[in-house]
Amino acid sequence: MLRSHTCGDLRREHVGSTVTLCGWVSRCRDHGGLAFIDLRDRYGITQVVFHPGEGATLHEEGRSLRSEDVIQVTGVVEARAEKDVNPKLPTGQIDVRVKTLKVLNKSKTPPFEPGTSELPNEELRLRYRFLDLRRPALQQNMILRHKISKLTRDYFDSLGFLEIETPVLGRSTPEGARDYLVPSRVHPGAFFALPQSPQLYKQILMVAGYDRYFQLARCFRDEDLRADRQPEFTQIDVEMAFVEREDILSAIDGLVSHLINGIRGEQIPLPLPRYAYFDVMERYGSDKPDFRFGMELKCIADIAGRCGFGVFKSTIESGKRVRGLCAPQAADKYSRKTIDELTEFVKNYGAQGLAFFRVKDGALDSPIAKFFSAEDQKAIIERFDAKNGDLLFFVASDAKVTSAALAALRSRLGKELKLYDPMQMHAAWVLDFPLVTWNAEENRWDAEHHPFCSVHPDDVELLKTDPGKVRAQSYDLVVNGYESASGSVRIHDPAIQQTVFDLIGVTAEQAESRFGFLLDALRYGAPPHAGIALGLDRWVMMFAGNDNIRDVIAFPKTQKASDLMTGAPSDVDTKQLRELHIKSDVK
RNA sequence: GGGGCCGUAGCUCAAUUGGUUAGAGUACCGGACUGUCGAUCCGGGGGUUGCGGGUUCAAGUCCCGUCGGCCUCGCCA
Repeated sequence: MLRSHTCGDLRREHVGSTVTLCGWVSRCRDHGGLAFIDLRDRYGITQVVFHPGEGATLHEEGRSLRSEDVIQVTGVVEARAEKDVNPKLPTGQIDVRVKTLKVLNKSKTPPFEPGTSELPNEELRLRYRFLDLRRPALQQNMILRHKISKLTRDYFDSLGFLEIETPVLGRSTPEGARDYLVPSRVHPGAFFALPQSPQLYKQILMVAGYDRYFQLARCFRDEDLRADRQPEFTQIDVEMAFVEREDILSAIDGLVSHLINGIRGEQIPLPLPRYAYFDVMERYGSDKPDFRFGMELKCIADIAGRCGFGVFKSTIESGKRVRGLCAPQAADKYSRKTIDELTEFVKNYGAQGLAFFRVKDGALDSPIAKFFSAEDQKAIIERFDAKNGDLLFFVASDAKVTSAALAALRSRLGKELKLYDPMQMHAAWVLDFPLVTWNAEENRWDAEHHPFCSVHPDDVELLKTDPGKVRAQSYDLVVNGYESASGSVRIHDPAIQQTVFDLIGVTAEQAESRFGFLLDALRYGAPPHAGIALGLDRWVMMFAGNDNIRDVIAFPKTQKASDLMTGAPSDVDTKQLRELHIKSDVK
């Protein structure tokens, strides 16, 4: 070992002992006589002191150190005088008087300094990821990620689950997200696909008798990125046999409790709250609302239909909806100009406009208030339980647009008005999603979750008569407005499976050619089974109180899915392409 | 594929309506300084304003294109 302690170890009790530390030079304070160096590693920061009394050569060497040099120092732990204690550092009661210094590696002048709080733009951070990862904030995220993985493995292990790895090189199944493809050298013209999730493998593991499976599985989806979405991410993948929905929900309740207790030391009440998809869409306009605050959506179709405001009236007459929300005590915080900005904002979600009313002296105050009778103004105020000083917003459009626009507005206002504690974790289930949704472009039904999701037992009859009303035995775990887990009870009967395929327009031949191996497996004694997958990256992000998934991934990709550090993806030799029987039409 | 924001010294930013030699802090280099912890003080070097066109007497500033980063709609079974 090149060191006796880390830079986070030393305390007053070590005073007098001789220690050896290694680390990176974080900051230098050179007084000509005394020179102070903040020495940093992932455990902390320790101040080391170069004293002129320890010899001119050593002193000069100490003074010549610069940011990010890697050094090894041996010295004596000394107590700081009371006035010199640094309360910001856990090691702030001591420093190390250096007796010998070894520069293990000199650093070039870094493009930015991990030791300062001022952050450069993200492009530079990604290009020099090794420097960015030296920052204590990112190191804490990596440590947090490790802890969550460890707690997860411990939890499932304690319940008798087996972690089983599934292939990364698999078969392309064209449904769902776009696949990342890997060409086969030995099968000219054929491709592997990287898994979007281990879905089919884990169901086959159930058939194979591994009735409690989990895996921290890397997944790949070639779709556009977002702040909370990377093309390559990690799922906590879970599947159980001989179970019902309830067993999955309670198993994951237990995991969530285990994680929150393990990371935050907090106990949460179980079971987690459960909501029906339909209710959540009606009350929040989103299937993944942030439940940490209220500000629920309300419908005013009755009032809108009889008011004098043409836009509202004609919307209701054409069978559409007028819904709104009440922003508490926001009337003075949002000027006409900022409301105009909000109007532009909701237009991104298809809304034509945004009607607003300030609540003032028990009535509505707005350019369009005159179109509403005093009774209707009062009725609106009562419906929202609005108080003087509140600000009401309304969107008139179909169910989809009013939901999307108001959900986005609710989310934005909740953040701007600080209606919740950003560090709070609130987890709740959303149940009974529709099995299928109508795809107007392709003129057919699409699976909402995936094609292997089983049908709610009460709704089997509706499959043939009114597919849009059929509920799936599926469930999402929603945390702080993020879809943090999603799963379902699976179909284990090949006949029902084919019924669902028929519904979503997959012929028996297509099903055989794409998923034949799964369908075949289901014919050889498939137990009833169900499962779920949690987005590990998002969980780490939420525990970190962060809203950027890149900060919890060691080597993330940019929005254009490239790696600025390595330069991936890159050109390859024509020789490689020839071996893979690939011709490119680029260039 | 669409919408928005951004790109000026190594870094973070400034630069009036288009107007003289593009500034500041920090980092870097040199000097002073024995208890600092965002050390302080003095001095110095450092710029193809992302790139390519265009308008103009004159472009960091206006226009077009392009590259890159971020946010977002679509997309993500």
